[in-house]
Amino acid sequence: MRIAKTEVAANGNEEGKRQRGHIYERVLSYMRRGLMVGAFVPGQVMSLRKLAAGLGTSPMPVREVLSQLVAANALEETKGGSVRVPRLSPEKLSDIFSVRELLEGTAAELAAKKASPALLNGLTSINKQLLQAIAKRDILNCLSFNQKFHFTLYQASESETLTLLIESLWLQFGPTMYMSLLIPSKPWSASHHEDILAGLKEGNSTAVKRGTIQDIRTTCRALLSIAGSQGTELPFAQGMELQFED
Amino acid sequence: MRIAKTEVAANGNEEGKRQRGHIYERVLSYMRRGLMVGAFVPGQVMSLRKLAAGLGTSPMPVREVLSQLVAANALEETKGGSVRVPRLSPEKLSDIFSVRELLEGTAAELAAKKASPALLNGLTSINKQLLQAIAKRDILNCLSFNQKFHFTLYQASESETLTLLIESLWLQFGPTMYMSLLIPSKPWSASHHEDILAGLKEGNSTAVKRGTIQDIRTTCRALLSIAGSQGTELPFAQGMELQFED
DNA sequence: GATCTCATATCGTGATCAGTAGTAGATTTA
DNA sequence: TAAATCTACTACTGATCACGATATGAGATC
Repeated sequence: MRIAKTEVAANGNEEGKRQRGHIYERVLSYMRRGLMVGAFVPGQVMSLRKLAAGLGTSPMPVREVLSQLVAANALEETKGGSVRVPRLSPEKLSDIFSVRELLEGTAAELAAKKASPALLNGLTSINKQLLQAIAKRDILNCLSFNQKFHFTLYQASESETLTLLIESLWLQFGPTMYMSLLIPSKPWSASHHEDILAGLKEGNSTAVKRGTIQDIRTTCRALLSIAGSQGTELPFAQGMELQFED
Repeated sequence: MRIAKTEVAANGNEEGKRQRGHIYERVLSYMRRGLMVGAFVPGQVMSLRKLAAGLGTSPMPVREVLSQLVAANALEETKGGSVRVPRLSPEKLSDIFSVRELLEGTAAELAAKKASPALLNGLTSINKQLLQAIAKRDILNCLSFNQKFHFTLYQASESETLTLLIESLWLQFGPTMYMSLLIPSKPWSASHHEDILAGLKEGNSTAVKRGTIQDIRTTCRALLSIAGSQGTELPFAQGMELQFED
């Protein structure tokens, strides 16, 4: 059995450990990245064999990866047994984001209590890159740096359990998050990140927690306003296609 | 891909849905139950093929199940690629139980706010059965009813996300929990369950939360005292054997 | 023209097979 | 006698195969 490192925070650095399950690792990394980056859109049905063909391997490693992503609620199964990216209902979205506030608020607070100058510098740097990405309307880098900002903070909490659970949540709303950034009427900002940085600088862990929760709440509202306006589904369900579809 | 319902709370009722992945379901159910019920002890290495042979199937379905359990941190891989039940260090145990307090405390509080008479009756009944099991020193039923008590409460929170995350935590400390009950010097009580029931009756959600956290904390102390006394490992590591080992 | 039915293509599941790496035990040597 | 090395076994990984179920499309019928 190979390690199924939940490296949501990794932006593509799946280097190293190319010993045993390298095909498995490659497929998992590809799928994770695809989910976080919008290659797979909510509602899209994926075929085991086509995915395998597109990745140039046999269906076997793909089977295991998909199976795990289903178990992690990052994908769901259709009646026939194929998998598809879930379309999150507003209720489910609210539920997930409520738990996000709980977990990430706590992780941020813990991190603030253990904060080091290095952490503050790192986060400041990441946030600068994030702001540049926003200015350029570079969706992929927005997502990537935002993710990096949050998880760098959370990892400073030194609670592996907390971080892993948070990662599993991000995997669930990742595709929906991407879709929301496609809506031009909803400009994206990282305003609460400034609050977090300020709180860290002052050593005010409560402020860091509050800033984190506000950031999550803002994101949640953005996603809900989109989901709500279209009924229970998100738009663009049929817009993009998987690169190796048919 | 088949549903990998994280039914920790299920005590064996894997009936229904016998359509497609019935072998897979059976293996998953067996493994889950085995982890929760002490059939697999921390540190024990398990062979894919022997498990398959013991279950009377090919290694294929077992492979997927083990792969998922590794991904869920319920099992860990050895250098050779086999899987083994993790030996939780005191630090890891503390980490898990801290998150337990956070998640289960919140779930209990939410549940208390939505409490119905039916819930109170159900929990009272379950607790009665639990007390009987304790009186009889019936470890399996102790675990089973305790689990049922907690998850019945948490499910009343109506937060699916919260409940699923809690289940994933229980799966991690399940085997260690079982080992702790084998220590005769540590008698088990469900005293805090009374506090929870009292809080529910009064509609005092804060008391319910507090009782839940106390219950978790008590369990954590019991586990830690055992883990600590033996260094970083738990006793009984080689005591019990898997029924189909060799 | 719409709907129902049937045939075919496709998909997932589980079994088997070839390939490779790791481990343990035995043998040989210092 | 002890340590190092070599060999043989056993483990997982990934590919291919066979089977049963499903969905889709065309064709016939109402």
